[in-house]
Amino acid sequence: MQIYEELKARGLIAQVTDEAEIRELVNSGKATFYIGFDCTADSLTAGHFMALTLMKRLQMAGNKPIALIGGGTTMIGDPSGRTDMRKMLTREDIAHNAECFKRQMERFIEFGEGKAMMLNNADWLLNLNYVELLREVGACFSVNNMLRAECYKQRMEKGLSFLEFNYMIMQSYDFYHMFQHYGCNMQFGGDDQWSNMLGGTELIRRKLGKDAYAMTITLLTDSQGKKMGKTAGNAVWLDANKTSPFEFYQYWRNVDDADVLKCIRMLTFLPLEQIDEMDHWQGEQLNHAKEILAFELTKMVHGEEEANKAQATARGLFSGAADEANMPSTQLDAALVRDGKVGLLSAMVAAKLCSSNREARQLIQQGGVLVDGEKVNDPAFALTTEQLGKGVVIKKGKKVYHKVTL
RNA sequence: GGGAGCUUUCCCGAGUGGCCAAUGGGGACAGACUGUAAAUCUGCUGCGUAAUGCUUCGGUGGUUCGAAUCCACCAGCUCCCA
Repeated sequence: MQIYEELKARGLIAQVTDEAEIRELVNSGKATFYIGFDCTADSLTAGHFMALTLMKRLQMAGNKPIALIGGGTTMIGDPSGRTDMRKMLTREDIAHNAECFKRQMERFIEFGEGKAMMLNNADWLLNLNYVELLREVGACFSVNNMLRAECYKQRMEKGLSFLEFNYMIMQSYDFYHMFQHYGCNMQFGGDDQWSNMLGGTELIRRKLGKDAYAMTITLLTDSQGKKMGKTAGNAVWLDANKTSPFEFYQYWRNVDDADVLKCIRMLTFLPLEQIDEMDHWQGEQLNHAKEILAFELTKMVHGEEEANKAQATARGLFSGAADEANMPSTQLDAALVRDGKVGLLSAMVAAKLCSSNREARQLIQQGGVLVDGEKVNDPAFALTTEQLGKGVVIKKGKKVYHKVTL
C-alpha cells in the first residue's frame, strides 16, 4: 500500500485541492511539504502530535517535510476556529516558545541535510514593508472572497479585528515564499486551516502561474464532536513537566470506546492489518485496545522506558496492588506540620488535587477521597509525620492518584 | 465623527435598591452502576468556618441606613448613521 492510500485508510485526509496530483506527488516522494505551527504556548500539545506523525509518515515515504515555526504569524494570531481574539504575545514569549517547539520536534522528525527542514516565518514576515506587501500580494486577494471564508464567517458576529483579518494573507505569503525559495509545493494543516491554505495556492497561481497543493488533516474529535487532546479545558502537553508521562498515558487510556480505534488508526504507526483485526473488538475487549493506544503514544512521546513505567503504574493502581513508584508525587512543605501532623485538606491543596480547602472538604464529605486505600469521611483527618515519612497515597475519585511525602 | 446598546461567578445566561454568593442551562468534579468506557440517576461547583463570617457582579468615584441593581467619569465590545 502506498502512502497516500495509507493516509486515506487511516482516515487522516479531510480535504485536498487535487487528489490525482497529490497522490502522484506523495506516492513518488516528490513532495516538499510544510506544516505550520504557531507558537502560542511553550510546549506542543497532543493536537500537534498528529501533525508531527503525519510529517513522519510522509518523510518515511521519501517526501521532504518543512516544519514551519510561526514566529511571525503568531504575532498576528489565527482567528480560525475561535470565537474570541487571541491574547497578544510579546516577541520574547514567541521566541521562547519557538525554541521549545524546536526541541520537541527534533525528537520526532529527523532534521538536517537532505532530511527535514525547520524554518521560522519570523525570518521573512517581520521585515516586510507594508506598502510593498500591499502592492505585491494585497492586490491578489479579494476581500469579498475572504469574507466568505468559513474561518472569518464565524467571526462576523463577534467581531474580527483587522489584525486577525490579515492572518490569511500572512499564511498565504508563507507558502508563496517557501514555494519560491525552498521548492515547497504542498501544504498540510488542520482542517480548520483550509481557507488559509487555499489562500496560499491561489496566491502562487496568480503570482507565478504555477500549481501548488494543499491537503488538510482530519481534526481529531471525540464522539461528541469536541476536539481531543484537552482535559478540563487544559491541553494535554507533550512536555513531561507540563503533563507527566503517567498523566499522558492515562489520558489515552481513558478515551471513549467509540474513539479508541479511530485514535489508534490516526495516531499510531501500528500496521493497518493489525488495526483492522481490532476493529471488531467489542465491550470489555476495547479496554485492551485502549491500553495499546496509550502505550504506543506514550512510547512515541516519552520513550519506551517511560511508557513501560506508566503502564506498570496504571496496571498496579487499577488492579488494586498499588505500585507507587511512578505516580505523580508532591513533597509537602514542613511548614504545614501542626502537632506532628498535616491536615488532609492542606495536603490535598498542596498536591494540587484541589484548589481550595473548601473543595477538598467537599470531596471528602462526598466520599471521594481514600488515603492509603482507606476511605476518609472526616475532613479533619490528619496525616502523621511517620506516615508521611514513608509516603502516603491519596486517591481522589476513581483514577487520580497522588503520593505525598514530607 | 454622531447616535444606541452591552460588560454578571469556568462558559452561556437571569437578576434593574434590601428576601443575592446571586434563578436556570452547559461544563467540571464527586457518589452509585460499570470495563480506568458510554448512558443514567444523585450530590456538588467564590473563600473560610464553631459561625447569622469574608470577598465578588468591567474599572474608579459618588448617592443611600443599604447597590450587581441608581448617578458620574473611564475602559472594552456590538450595532446603526457618516
